[in-house]
Amino acid sequence: MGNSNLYKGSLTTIILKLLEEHDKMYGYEITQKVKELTKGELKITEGALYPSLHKLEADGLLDVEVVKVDNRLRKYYKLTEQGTKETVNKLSELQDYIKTMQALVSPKLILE
Amino acid sequence: MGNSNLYKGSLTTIILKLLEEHDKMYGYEITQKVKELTKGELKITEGALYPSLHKLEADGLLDVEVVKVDNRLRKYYKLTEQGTKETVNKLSELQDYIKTMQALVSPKLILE
DNA sequence: AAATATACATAAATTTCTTATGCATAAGAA
DNA sequence: TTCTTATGCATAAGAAATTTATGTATATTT
Repeated sequence: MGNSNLYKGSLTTIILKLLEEHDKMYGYEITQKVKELTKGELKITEGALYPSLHKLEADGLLDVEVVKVDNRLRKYYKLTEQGTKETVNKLSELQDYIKTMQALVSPKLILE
Repeated sequence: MGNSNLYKGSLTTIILKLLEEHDKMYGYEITQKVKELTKGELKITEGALYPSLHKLEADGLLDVEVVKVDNRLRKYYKLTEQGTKETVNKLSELQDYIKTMQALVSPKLILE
């Protein structure tokens, strides 16, 4: 219990969606937001998050802005134009996948 | 288009669920069943399927029975008692995960 | 003063898949 | 009758996306 596993491939979608909603977030904030929204069911580890953010930035989907708050660094990320487009794609892919899995895994629900 | 990616971690659940429904299946049959049920949206590759079946067998979740049909081998897999229990777990994990993702990704749907 | 929270980062190991390749028989098309 | 497609298994190399472990540093709470 506690930490259910992250299905591999969904982290990117989570990050993009949160940034679509909140416009501007930093890494630690994302981990807390996910914990809050999922009531602790999902915990994003830093070892997964930071490399993922770096990759999204390298791929041109995110812009970064470094800010110093209370003598500590924050790296605020926001969607680029391309990032916004990719978010739409990722979200529809996820919905398709969920539908597909429901068809496989609860066929009675679909067939009745 | 065509082959949407498999979210990593879900293949095991798919296999277990199909075996829960069909009692006894062989590898090739599983690939065809998935193709059929998902209308071609999901294609299980052999490179993923066979190692996965071997692991499930090694973990004691599946039993295997080799049969010769038309001079060709088939390896029929079926759930062990332990496999049946694990199927229930995997399915509820998947449903939880889908709910969690819906909460993250379509929060308006949940909050309204 | 010590523990917890905030904030970033990276490296090694693991899991899980894709892609490529191989072998073999059966059936259908050319 | 030869070539292609379908049936049926398998493994190996490589890639992708994590987990786990570790490190640094400042701020806040106990």
